[in-house]
Amino acid sequence: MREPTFLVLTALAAGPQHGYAVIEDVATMTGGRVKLRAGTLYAALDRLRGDGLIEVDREEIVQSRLRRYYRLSASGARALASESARLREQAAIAEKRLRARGVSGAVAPVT
Amino acid sequence: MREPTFLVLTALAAGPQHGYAVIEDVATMTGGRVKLRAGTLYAALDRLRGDGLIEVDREEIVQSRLRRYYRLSASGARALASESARLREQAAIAEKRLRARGVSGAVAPVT
DNA sequence: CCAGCATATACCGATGAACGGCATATCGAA
DNA sequence: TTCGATATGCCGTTCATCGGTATATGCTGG
Repeated sequence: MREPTFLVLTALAAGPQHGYAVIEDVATMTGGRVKLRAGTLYAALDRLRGDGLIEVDREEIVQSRLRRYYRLSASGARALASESARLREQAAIAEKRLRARGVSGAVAPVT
Repeated sequence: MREPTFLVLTALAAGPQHGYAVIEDVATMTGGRVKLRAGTLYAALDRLRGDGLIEVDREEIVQSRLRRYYRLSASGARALASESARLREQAAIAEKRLRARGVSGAVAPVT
């Protein structure tokens, strides 16, 4: 699972949202670092729907414009949980090794 | 940065290693989940070298076979640190939202 | 009055990392 | 002698993401 996909699932973990709201949520969540393109978002939404990780919650017409709300499915929640556990574990390993490096000074073994 | 790339940097954070050893380290690190293909590894190594994130540490001839050791550069260590911080933060956000969901039961608002 | 911006969904070509397989080479074990 | 482990390297394919464009409406400013 790539970063944008993970962030889309994270956005929907907060509750049902429509596409455009997901783009804004992800931008806020990442401090403006990740700005999902429309192409990326709707492709990801279609793919995740095909994989059964998200579902269409409801559709609304607001100002004669369609708003399609998506929600995380049960298996989507499981996928997000296992993915974030993986991320957390890998980050922990990397940080542990970096700390060990910093202490021993493995890069420049001058002493 | 994608997962395989991150794992290669994490492997080298433990100290200089040659390509094949990185494959094994990554496999061990991930409990056998990620088995880097030769194509993925050496392409990543070349790319990371081009980006200055890793450097060739030394070359050895063991049993008339070449062994090229790579090490993390200073900028590679910085990149790995910021990347793992990002991973940790995103995992924290996702897990917080999942916990909130579990408690309130946002998926099935039956109650 | 209408040009531009925000909202909102959707399509499409290009890019590039990763995948999977293959080639090459040596050594030890079955 | 064939197979598996070690070890590097190449190459075609796949696929998610990127970036741009199209479509449509409502609001705001010059």
